[in-house]
Amino acid sequence: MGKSALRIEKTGPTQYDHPLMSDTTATPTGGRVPEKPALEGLEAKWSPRWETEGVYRFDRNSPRDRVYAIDTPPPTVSGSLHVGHVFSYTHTDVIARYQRMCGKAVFYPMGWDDNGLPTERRVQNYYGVRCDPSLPFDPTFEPPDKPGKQAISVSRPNFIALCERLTVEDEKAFEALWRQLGLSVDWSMTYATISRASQRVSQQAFLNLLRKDRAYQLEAPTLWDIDFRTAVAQAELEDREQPGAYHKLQFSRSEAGDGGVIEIETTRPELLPACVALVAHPDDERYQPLFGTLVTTPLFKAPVPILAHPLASPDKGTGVAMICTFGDLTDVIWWRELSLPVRAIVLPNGTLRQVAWGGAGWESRDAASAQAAYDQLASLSLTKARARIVELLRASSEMVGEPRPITHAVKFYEKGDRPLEIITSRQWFIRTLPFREQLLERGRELQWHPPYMRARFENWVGGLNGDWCVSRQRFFGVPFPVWYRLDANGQPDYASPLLPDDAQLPMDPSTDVPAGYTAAQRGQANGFMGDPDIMDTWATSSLTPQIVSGWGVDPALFAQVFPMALRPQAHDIIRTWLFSTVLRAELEHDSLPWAHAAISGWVLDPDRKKMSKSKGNVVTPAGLLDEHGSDAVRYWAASGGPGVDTAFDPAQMKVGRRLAIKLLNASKFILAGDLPLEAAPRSLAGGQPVTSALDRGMLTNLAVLVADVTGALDDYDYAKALQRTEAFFWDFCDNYVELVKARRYGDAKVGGATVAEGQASAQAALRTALETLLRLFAPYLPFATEEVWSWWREGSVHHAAWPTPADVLAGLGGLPDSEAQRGYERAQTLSAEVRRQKAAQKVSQKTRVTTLRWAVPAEWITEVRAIEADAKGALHIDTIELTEGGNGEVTLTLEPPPEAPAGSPPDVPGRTPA
RNA sequence: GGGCGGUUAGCUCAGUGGUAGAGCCCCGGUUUUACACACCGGUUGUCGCAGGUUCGAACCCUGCACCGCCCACCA
Repeated sequence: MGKSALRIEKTGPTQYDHPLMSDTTATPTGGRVPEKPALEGLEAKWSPRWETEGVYRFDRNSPRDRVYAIDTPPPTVSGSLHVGHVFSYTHTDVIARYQRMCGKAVFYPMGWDDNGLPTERRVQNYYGVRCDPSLPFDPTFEPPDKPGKQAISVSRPNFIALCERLTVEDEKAFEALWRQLGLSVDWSMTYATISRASQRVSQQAFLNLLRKDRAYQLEAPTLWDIDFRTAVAQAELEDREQPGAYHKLQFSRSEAGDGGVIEIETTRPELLPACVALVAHPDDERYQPLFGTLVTTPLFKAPVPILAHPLASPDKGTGVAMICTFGDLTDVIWWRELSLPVRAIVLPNGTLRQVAWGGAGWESRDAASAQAAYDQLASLSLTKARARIVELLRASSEMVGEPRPITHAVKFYEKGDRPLEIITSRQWFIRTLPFREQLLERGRELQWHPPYMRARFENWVGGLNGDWCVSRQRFFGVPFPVWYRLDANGQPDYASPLLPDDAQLPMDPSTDVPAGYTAAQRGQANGFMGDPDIMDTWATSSLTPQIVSGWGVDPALFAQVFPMALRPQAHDIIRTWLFSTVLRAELEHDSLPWAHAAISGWVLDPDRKKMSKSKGNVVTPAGLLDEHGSDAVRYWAASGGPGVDTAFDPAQMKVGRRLAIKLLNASKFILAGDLPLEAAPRSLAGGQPVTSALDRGMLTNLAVLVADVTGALDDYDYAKALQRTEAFFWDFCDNYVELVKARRYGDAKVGGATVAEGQASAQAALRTALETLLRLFAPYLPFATEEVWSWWREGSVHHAAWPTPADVLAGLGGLPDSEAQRGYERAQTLSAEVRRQKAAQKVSQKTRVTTLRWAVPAEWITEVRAIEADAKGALHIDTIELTEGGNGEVTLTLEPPPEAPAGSPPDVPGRTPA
């Protein structure tokens, strides 16, 4: 990656003040390195400064090929963020920070999903209100301080005002938490999915689809939540295990007239009045003779045919199923493919409607008794109707035995509390089925991290069984920008809706008036009416790339950032958000919305279950950040690799905290001291040569690390990059720093050519390493690294250039030194052996070694000589006697302790395997 | 029923053909002038099972088991 090109484009004081390449003068360190560095307070110190100095501002002048645009997930503003959010948003932030340091103009907005049911529900509970669209707007309405026992009914405009009031408060709290976590978001670019800008994009995109016949409306059986009283989409279903019971019912073989019966089993006896046919498998020999004949339903005596269809399973129940309109999705398929009539009995509120038996569509061989039975069910809820009809069936002896309890999977709306019903209603759909192949192709173009997540997308696309139902019978959302003419009888003409001009958007058909009409004609015969529905929240969320890119209002921005670079999200919403976003970009722009998708795993609780919201609320993210520090929590989050479900683990946060503290302390050591600053290089590239083998070996290792870590991050493997950097850093502290200490202090016994030269080499290497490590850690530990950076550098580490191996090797003449690398390794081996022998002898590590005999292979000699002085200084060795030809055995002669009892052996042999 | 992951030390996890690793935990030691939120040393394994390929397999192939997730079915 060409860093030097970036400098040419530098536009402001905070950009690329890269000491590796610029002539920035190191700031004198005197007094700026704290006596006792601490993590406490770093978040409060740096978050506001980053904001004031615009460190994360997007550069609108950047050319497109230098832009890295992130399509951030807008969290649902329905109360509180949980640990899972902290986890996945940290992943994105690490990538954003890395890209920024690589010289990219990072486009990193933050959105809030305040559109939709969760907000409605929260507003209802928070203020104790309920929306009643029939009420007029009350400009003086104020909610009570505390919600009362009885919900207050308010108009739709009043309700929406409350939604907006509450979400503004929630969004403030969310932003504060994100700032504390250190997300490098450009906070001048926030958006909300209910904002006018989002509504405009959403309505514009819808109208475009409508004009291209990629959206349509249809009266059709639709998945319906009776509590929310709205249609829901296939993507929003989930299965839940529910108790149920098989009821065995007897249908009489009326045409045969032999008094015979056919038995079926059903878990939904209350739908018996809606039965329109029985069905069995075409190959089922038991029923083949009966196909096409009529049977009579229990209680209602309706004549219904027995039909054949391959979806019927001979081995389920009695092999015959009752088809009702509609009990489940299979009923819908049978109804459609067998061209059956509709007998709808369930109202949108989940009660049974009134029916006149004997009338058209409600044929009965005994209308009077059918009516008598049905009247006992009408207006009951489904649950009550089930209990009642069981009593009736029992009384008429048309149920065999007692209901047999079972547990079975039932479809629920994912946010719902009662099973979904299927109700026929007029809904808007976006065509998806015709585009399945194209979508699969886009899925193959998209770069998935980790790659195997693509399978979930393909699985979902392959399993689609209908177009996308996007209309919802709710209040708080984006309205369909459509009116309908009313005919002379006041009936709407759905076939040719009235559309607004694009310039009118966003609009609300319940208050805006179509061209050529007056407000007074609303709802009047020969007048007009607005479409009463709103769009599914995903119908707007699927356009986040267009919303943030200024589609339709800011062509320059759109060209600069769309298609975007990255969609980060969790794997559970591949079928919803990722899928729908790819679909909308395909339908609108014939392109992918982004080049990469980075899929995060879940946070699991210690039982390996998905961390639930209730648990997330017990462990509040803010509390976590306060307790462990943001860098520590980020460390834990970043250690969960792409796509990997990760245990919630405070122990890992403690490890991260130790790492951040260690970084502060190691930095203090490297930067402090009474060395004149002139002894240190002003910048790495122009710095003094690194001459000592130990230093050269360490820096060569560091250059290898930089290449390794950069490769991992380019591959979105932030977890591996962190792990490698961390391992290097601890080794650097425990081995290199310990070995180099004496020389750096200017101990005359361990000088190289001269004491000053050895000292300068150490100082140059230490600072090069520190500078490099700070940059490598900056995406993960933004607070600690920024703090240290500020002790000795100008500007923000978060705009420092990502290091390259060449940067690190500048003091080595730009070339790796493999002999020095081996020397460094010998020094570590020797160090470990001396420590081990001292520990085994239970003497202090400070105990002087008067003589150390080291038998080394011939080829080691040069390497070992080069680090001999450093080893002597660090390990308290007076004399090292090298003998050639051994396998690396080390023999120590220890100085006897002053108070040692007479006769204790001074000579301690030891061995080291070569 | 289909698909995708996973199975390595007590725990959390690295490790894609060449002598099984890290951190945490545990045990012992050290207050050494960056850090006791530290350091040093030590203990710890049928790499889920069974076959196969290979000079050599935690790793590649086949089958199986178990765990998790996604999808489908749910009369």
